[in-house]
Amino acid sequence: MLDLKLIREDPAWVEGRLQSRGKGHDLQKVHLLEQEKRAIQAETEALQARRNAISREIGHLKAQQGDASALLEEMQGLGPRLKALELLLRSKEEAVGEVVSQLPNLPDLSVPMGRDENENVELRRWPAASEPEPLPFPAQSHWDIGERLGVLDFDAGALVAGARFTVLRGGGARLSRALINFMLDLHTAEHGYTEVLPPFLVNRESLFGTGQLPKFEEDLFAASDDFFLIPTAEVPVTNLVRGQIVEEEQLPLRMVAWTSCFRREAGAAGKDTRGLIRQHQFDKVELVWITRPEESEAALEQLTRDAEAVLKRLELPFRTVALCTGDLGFAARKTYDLEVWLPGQGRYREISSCSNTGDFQARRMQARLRRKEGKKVEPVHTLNGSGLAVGRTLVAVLENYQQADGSVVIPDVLRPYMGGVSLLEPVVKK
RNA sequence: GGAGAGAUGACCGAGCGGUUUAAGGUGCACGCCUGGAAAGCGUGUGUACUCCAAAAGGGUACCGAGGGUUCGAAUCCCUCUCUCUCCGCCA
Repeated sequence: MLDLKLIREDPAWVEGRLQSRGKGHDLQKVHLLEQEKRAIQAETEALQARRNAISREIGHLKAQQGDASALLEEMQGLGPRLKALELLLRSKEEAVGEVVSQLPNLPDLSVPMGRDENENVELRRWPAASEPEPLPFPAQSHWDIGERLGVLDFDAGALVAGARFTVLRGGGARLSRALINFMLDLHTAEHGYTEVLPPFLVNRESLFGTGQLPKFEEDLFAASDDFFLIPTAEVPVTNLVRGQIVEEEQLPLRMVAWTSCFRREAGAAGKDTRGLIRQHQFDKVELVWITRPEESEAALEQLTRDAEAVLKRLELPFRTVALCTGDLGFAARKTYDLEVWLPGQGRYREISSCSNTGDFQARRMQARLRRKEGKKVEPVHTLNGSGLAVGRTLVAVLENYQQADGSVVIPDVLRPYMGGVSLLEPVVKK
């Protein structure tokens, strides 16, 4: 949620920042609605003040057996007028809220200008600045590798659930679990995060807080009773501070959570239909920071490095990209994507997205901090990033560690989590 | 799922239709007292929106949430949510 005061005080600047996302937003409407709202508010509150004064006076008179009929008569006239005004005020408040809650976050000034993902800016590559060496044999896609190994069963996923669901079997299921445990251990033991295991179903308030609602309901799976399956652990974990006032010295909060994630992928028909890249259900290890405003910029750099560390330990080539203004997500002020190299596709694919949302989510959630000096409260800043998307990491391992004979070597750091298994071998078809 | 009891400020807790500002306590902050501290005494102590050029200072709303009754609701009525106790069921 954008700061209404900021919109009021410097609409041109806000409009310009919104414009940089590629879509214009008319703040005139907000301005007008807000003005109307405040006029009605002033009138309503004056009337409420009068009502309160009269009520008090009636109380006095009754206590002294006095005659309150004149006051009661004034109240008769006041009542309906006040009721109508209160109703009108609320509808205006809702109208303002509705418009403002649809506005995306303002891009940070350091975000490169651009229309779409083609204008994102590559910042760095690992392990070298050049494209990774091609494999010394024709690279297979992970779906071919996985099926030959008997670890990815797309037919079974379609059978028990439908399109975009997959069953992991044997070493594949084990590898997924190994990745989750490896990531959680790395972030907790070496990067200082606290592990959280949140609900996978959340309420509307939480989804509003992080910005998925009201605009993106069609991307979510709804369960009954107004619960939604989480599209990312960012939702339940960030919302842990919703409605809270956190003491300044308790910040930053740094949390890591493994969850399954569920997405409709409504707008992605025909995209990535094969393989594990785009599923309705996938696992992800998510990093969340709650910070003081002045430290969120540095926090985004650190969070991104923490995510990069996973790829480095797994020895998977990747690059780090700064999203341009036109490619930013709704809630993001600034975003770095990590893209892993996939030999089977011969290109980099997103495996992590690390964002600083500034005070945008905090305003929607009413998550604040109390300053040690001055006792003032102000919105916290929130950040989130994948560390990493587990399904896509599994894809990257299969494709990067594939051998000419169709087997897949297990990365060194995962072997302790694989019960000593160091190689996945093709099953012999009968 | 059934039966019952609850939800009040940072915390505990009173209030159950009006007697201006939610009693009292604890905590916290500041001050007095003290050689220093404790104790004691005094003062202050939430959030959001809004009025005012700003400050100072006002106003309104908020006693789990939403409706209702009433001239007036923390207090009465209805619905919902959550917590606790017992029973049932269950991984």
